[in-house]
Amino acid sequence: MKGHVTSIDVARLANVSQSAVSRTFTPGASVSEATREKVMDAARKLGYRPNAHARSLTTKRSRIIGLVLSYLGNLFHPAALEKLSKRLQADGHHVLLFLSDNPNSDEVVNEILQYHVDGIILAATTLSSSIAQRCADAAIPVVLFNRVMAKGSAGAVSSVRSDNLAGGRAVARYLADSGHERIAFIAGNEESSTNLERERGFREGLADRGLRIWARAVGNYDFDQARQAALDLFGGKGERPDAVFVASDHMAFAVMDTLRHELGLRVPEDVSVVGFDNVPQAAWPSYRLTTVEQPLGPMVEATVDLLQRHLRQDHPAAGENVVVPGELIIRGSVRSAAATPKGGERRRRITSTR
Amino acid sequence: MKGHVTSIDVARLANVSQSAVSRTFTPGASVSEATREKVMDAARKLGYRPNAHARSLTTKRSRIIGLVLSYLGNLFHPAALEKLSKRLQADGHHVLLFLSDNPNSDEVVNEILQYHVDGIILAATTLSSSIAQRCADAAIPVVLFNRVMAKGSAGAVSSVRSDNLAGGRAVARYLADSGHERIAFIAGNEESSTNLERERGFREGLADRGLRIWARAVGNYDFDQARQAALDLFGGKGERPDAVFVASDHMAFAVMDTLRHELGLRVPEDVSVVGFDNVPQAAWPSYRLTTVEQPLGPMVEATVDLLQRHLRQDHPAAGENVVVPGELIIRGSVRSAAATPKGGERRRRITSTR
DNA sequence: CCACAAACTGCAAGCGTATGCAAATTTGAC
DNA sequence: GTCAAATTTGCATACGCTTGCAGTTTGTGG
Repeated sequence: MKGHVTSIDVARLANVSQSAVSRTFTPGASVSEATREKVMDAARKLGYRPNAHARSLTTKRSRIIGLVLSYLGNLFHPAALEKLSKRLQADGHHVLLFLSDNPNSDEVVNEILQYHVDGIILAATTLSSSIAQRCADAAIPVVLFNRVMAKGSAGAVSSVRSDNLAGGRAVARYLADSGHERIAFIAGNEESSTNLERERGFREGLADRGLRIWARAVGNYDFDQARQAALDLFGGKGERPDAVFVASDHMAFAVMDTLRHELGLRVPEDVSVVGFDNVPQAAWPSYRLTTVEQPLGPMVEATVDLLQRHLRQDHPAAGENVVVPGELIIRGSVRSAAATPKGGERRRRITSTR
Repeated sequence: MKGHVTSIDVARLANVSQSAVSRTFTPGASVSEATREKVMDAARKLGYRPNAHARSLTTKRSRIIGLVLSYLGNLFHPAALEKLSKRLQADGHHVLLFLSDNPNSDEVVNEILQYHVDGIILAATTLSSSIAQRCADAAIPVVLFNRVMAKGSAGAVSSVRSDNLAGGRAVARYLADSGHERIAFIAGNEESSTNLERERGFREGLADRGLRIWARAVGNYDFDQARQAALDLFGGKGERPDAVFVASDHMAFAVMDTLRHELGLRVPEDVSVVGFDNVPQAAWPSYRLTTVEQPLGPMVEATVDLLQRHLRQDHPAAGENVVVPGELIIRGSVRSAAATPKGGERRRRITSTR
C-alpha cells in the first residue's frame, strides 16, 4: 500500500527469491507454473509493477522510441503522429515525444539520447552529421520520416518518404493535360527536401509537356503566408494563372479560401488548385481538393520495419531510403475536360518512370 | 567513442572521482569551478551524457510526464497537445505520449506508472477510481484536461477545463437574442463531461429566454456522424431549425458543409451555426464559425501549475477543479440583428453568473 | 601564524532489476 | 528404486547514478 512496491516485497510475500519475481515478469524466463502463480498473486495483492528504469538500466534496452516533430498546425503532422504512435504502442514500444520548432534537432536528440532509446524518428526535422554519428556510435537507429538528409552525411540515417518527385510530376502532367497553360506554384519551406523534390518533379513534368512554371511564390508551409502568396499571384491586375499547384494541402486550403472569399474567384471554374498530402480535410465538401496522397499507412509500416531491422541486426546497415508510391486523388478542385467526379473521387496510380 | 560512456569513464579521464562528475551534472551541487571545467572537458571529449534511467532510479524522479490522448482527428486535440508538450518541455520535463481510444485509460496508466513519472495528464479520457487510488498511493499527481471525473471518485484527481456550462448558456442566449426560435442541438459523445455540461448550460440558457431545444441529434464528436445528424435534422420535409448549436467545432464544420453542399442551405442566411472550441480552422474564411473559445493558453498554464503544486507539497491536496473562463467568438455563421463583423471577429466575455 | 568555518572532494552505500552460475529439485527411463 | 538429464531456484553481482558522511583543502579574522 505504500509508495513503491519492489520485486523484493513481492518475493517476501510470495515466499520466493527476488529472482523468481523478476523471472515471472520476464517473458521466456524459466519459472515453474507454481511459483509464477504465487508471484502473480502476491504482485496483484501489492499492486506491483516492475520499475521501467531499473529494468532498462540492466537490460540496456528501454522500449522507448524518441519521436520528434516540429509542430502540429499542418494537419498532416497530427495524422502521422497518431498513426506512428499507435503503431509503436501496438508493438510494445513507448513514445517519448518532442516538439521542436528548430529545423535542426540536435539539442533535442541529445536529450533523447539520455534515455537510451531503442530508436529515434525524426519527422520534419533533420540532424547534423555529428549527432547522426553519435547515434550511430550508440547503435541507436534513426529514421527520418518525410525527410531526407543532404547526401553524403555521416551515420546510418535511414529515411521514409513518399514519392514526392513522381507526385510533383503527376500533378504537372495532369494540369497540363487538362488544358491549363498558366500554371503557378506555391512553395513550402524552400529548404525542405519535400518541397525541393515536389518542385523539381513539377518542373520536370511541365517540361515534358513543353511548359514551365508561369508564376511562383513561397508559402513556407504556413496558412497565412500561403494566403499572402495567393494574394501576390492572383491579386494583380494583369493576366493571372489558370492553375496553381500548392506544395501542401494545408496551404492549399488557405489558397482556396483566399481565391474564393477575398478575390472572388471560383475554384475550379476560374482557377484550378492542386495540393499535396491528402489530409482528411481535403475530402471535406468545402474543399474537395485534388491532391497527391502521402500514404500514411505504408509509410508508418516502413518506418517501424526499418527501426526493427536496424535493431535486430548488429551490423548497422548503411542508411536505407525507402520511397513509398502515392496516388493522385482527383476530386473537384481542377477544371477538367473529363467529367469531374460528382461527390466522390477518382484515384490514379503514380508511377515513377518518366 | 564506444557505445556507452559512463560517469566513471569521464572521471578517469578528468582525474577526479566519479562523484565529482555526478556533481558537475547536478545543478546546485558543490563543485569548484576548476574541477567542473576538467569534468566538462572530459565529458565533451567523450560525448558523455548522464543516463536518465540510472538517474531516476536513484532520485526517484523522472522528469517525465505521462500524457494520454484519445485521438488527434478532432482539431482541438493536436492544438492542446502541442501547447502542453511545448510548455512541459520548456519546464525541463519530457513527455511520454499515449494514444488510447479507450475511454477508460486504466491499462495505459498502468504502463505509465512503470516509469515512475512525475505526473500524468489525461486529455479526453478518464480513470477508474481504483487506478486513481493507486496513483494517489504512489504520490503521482493526475490532472484531467478538458474532462472531470464523476463526483465522489477516490484519489486526488484534479482537473482543468473551460467553463462549458457558461459557454453553453452564452450560446443559447446569443441565439435567442438574435431572433432564432427553432434552435437545434447536436451533441458530442453523450457520456462525456464536456458534452453534458455544454448541453446543460445550453438548456438553461434557452430556458432563461423561455425556449427549449427544438430538435436534437447526436454526432459523437465525429465528422461523419455529425454529417448524418445534420441530414437528420435538416433533411426532412417539415419545418426545419433556424439555428443549430454543435457541441464541437470539428462537428460544426461537418454540419456547415452538409448544409451548404448537400442540402443547398445558406449559412447564416437560412441556418445559423455555432460551434465550441475555437480551433484555428474556425477562423478560416470558408467557415468563419461563431464559437465558444476554449482558452488553451490558460488551460495549459493551469494544468502545469496544478502538477507542480502537487509535486511540491507533500500533502497531496484533494483534487482541485479549475475552470477557466472562455469567450464567445462572434464571426459570420450566425444571422444577427446587429451588424455582422465583416472579415474580423468580435469577442464577448462569458460570465458564469446566471 | 593559528584557530575555526566554509567550501570542496572522495568513499561507499544504496536505487530496483536482470542474469550467469551453481545448487537443488523434479522428471523420466530403466 | 536408481541415476542421469532437464528443469527450476537462489545467490550474488552488475547496471550508472546520487548523496550522506567524513576527510581534506581553502579562506578569514584575530
